[in-house]
Amino acid sequence: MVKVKLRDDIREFENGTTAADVAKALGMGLYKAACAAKIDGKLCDLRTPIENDCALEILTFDNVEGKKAFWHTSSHVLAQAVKRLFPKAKFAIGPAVDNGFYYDFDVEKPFSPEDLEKITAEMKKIVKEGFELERFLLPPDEAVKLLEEMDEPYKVELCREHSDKGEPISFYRQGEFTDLCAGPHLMSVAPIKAIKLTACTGAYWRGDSKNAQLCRVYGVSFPKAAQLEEHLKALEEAKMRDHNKIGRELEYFTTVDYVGQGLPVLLPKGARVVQLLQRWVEDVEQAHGCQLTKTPLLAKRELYKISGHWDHYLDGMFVLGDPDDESKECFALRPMTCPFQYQVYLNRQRSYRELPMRLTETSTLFRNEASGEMHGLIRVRQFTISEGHYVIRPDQLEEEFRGCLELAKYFLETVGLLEDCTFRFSQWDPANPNNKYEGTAEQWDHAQGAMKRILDNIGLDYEVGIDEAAFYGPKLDIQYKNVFGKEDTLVTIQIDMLLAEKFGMYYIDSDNSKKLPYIIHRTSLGCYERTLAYMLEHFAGALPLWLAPEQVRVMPLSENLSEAAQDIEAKLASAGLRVSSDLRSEKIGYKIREAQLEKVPYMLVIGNKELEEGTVSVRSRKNANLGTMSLDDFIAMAKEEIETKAK
RNA sequence: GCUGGAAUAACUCAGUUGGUAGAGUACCUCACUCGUAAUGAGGAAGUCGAGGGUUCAAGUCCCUUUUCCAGCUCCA
Repeated sequence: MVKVKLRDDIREFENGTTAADVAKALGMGLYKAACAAKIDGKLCDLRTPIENDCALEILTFDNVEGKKAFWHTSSHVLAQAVKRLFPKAKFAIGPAVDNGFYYDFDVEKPFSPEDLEKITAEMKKIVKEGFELERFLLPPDEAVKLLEEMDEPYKVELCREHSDKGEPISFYRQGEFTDLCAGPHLMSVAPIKAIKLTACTGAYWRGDSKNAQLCRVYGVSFPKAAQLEEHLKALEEAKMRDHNKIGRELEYFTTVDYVGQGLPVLLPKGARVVQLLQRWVEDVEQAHGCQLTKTPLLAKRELYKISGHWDHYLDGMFVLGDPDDESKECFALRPMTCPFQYQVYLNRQRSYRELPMRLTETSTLFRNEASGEMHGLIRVRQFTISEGHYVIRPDQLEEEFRGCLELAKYFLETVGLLEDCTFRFSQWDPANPNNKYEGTAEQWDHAQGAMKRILDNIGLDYEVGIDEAAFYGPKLDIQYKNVFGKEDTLVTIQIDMLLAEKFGMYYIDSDNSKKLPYIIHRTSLGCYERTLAYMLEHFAGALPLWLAPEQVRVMPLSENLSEAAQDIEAKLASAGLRVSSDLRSEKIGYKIREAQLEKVPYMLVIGNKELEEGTVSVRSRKNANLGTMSLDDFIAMAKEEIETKAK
């Protein structure tokens, strides 16, 4: 007998009892809902026999790992359906992901939307057939042999790698379908009641664009139809917050065919928000001891050669002239600010007393991104960032790094984005096949070791990103997800122990010796276009009052109150508020509806009553009629909200 | 760059087997002078993304191209 510690008590079972049997003993409801199990904290299959005393947890669809087992089994059902309908398809991988599952297939022609419908129907049929999943193990050589017989070249490749370890290889079988797989999986395909195949896209084998491109089918599934409906509804609602949709509808930006890809045109509202953000950031940075610079937007090829960007990123630069003709001048628009700002430091010889030198610039950059990369305001070819380079003595590294992080967190918190940010410690990969990184292993160990110590001292919760570093040093990247769940970098703080030497950036230390400084490359609010995009998504277009392009709209009830309205508008404007009047001969309900849809924070309704009383009737966009108050009281209230940067 | 989807009035979208281009909203004009999310009537508005081709005839079929969307890859 073995003692099994469950959530509420400890029970005894026959040695060799499976996790599924335990679930059944606890109740058929739990057994039916069970997706996977955890034995002593280790995720495993429900089929796993229990041979020692242990703690057991039964995972259902409500649990993240249980859900993934459910979706992973769904991906096997997808593969089985594809095999039935397209027998020639070769199989790559089919895992569960955060919001469903996918499977990669090598097929002659990618699936059409009609194909996906047929596949969905076949999947539903398979679920009805209700196959049990059966797990079996084979020694590595037999596993390879089986996969070769099945004529699955991608699986053979995967299996060969695993077989180096000499451990038995695990397979799952359901009906006529067998797949190489580590699991865990459901006991049967029957619980997969609601299925939706959401997309069919291209994906490279092993994530490498040099490899063959496969056909990836994405899907999502649930135990109940209602859950699927709810999920699809939530996706629709997320799309309603998509900055690419509301940013255009609310006239923050637009794109124009003949201007070009990745070159959004900021309309007055978007331009105003960016201006407000920039002024604020520049002022706060100044208060933090930063010195503002203003450097050229382009430079000769020679500058980029010193920095290394010419060798590493020529393809990503907009070059003016023939890059290969050394006999003629050749310029390039700047893709970063580093070597420009270094010239400020290099203007004369520097003393250790001058460090840290915190240089910042509201810097417009140009990057010739590949044509398929552009996305709304998030990924563009011309953008403006609050870029800083701190030239520091080595002993100042930790304090300055902390300062950069605190500053970035302050900015992100104030604009409402910090709570959804995650932190990534981006490190180099010595095995990077493209020879991306400069410097020696010792230098990298030194820089990464320093960053790790600092991050651990701060107690920051971060994940590690291997092969995500800059070519000159490790980064702390602050990441943010858009409404579709796609993650991008919002802010980055980088430690660079390499570039100072390339540019001959020395300082004279207290002992009169010439020394190389460290450099921190950092953004404080990142790219303004991207920040605006995320704010539009976060606030669903209703930016906080202090950033709202139009803060107040005055609405007279009838045309004969136009003058009074304009009078109020003038008073609000002179109080520093961004205000307009709606003087059209429309009903008040109509004007309000329009202002609500445009997310105008405050609407002031002016009628004869208010005119007589000398008041205004205040309505906020949060659908609240705040009643009447004096204009001065309203101005005081609005100013308070603006000054505190209330969200 | 790759895979798939899309582009028709300012916007959101219909448009059948190829046969004279449609609706709602917005816009303009007029009437109404209005109390917290849509007043009524009338009017104007489209080289059907662009360029080729097939055809007596192309929004519709074929090719090329641009832009937009989702994903992959990339992101100094």
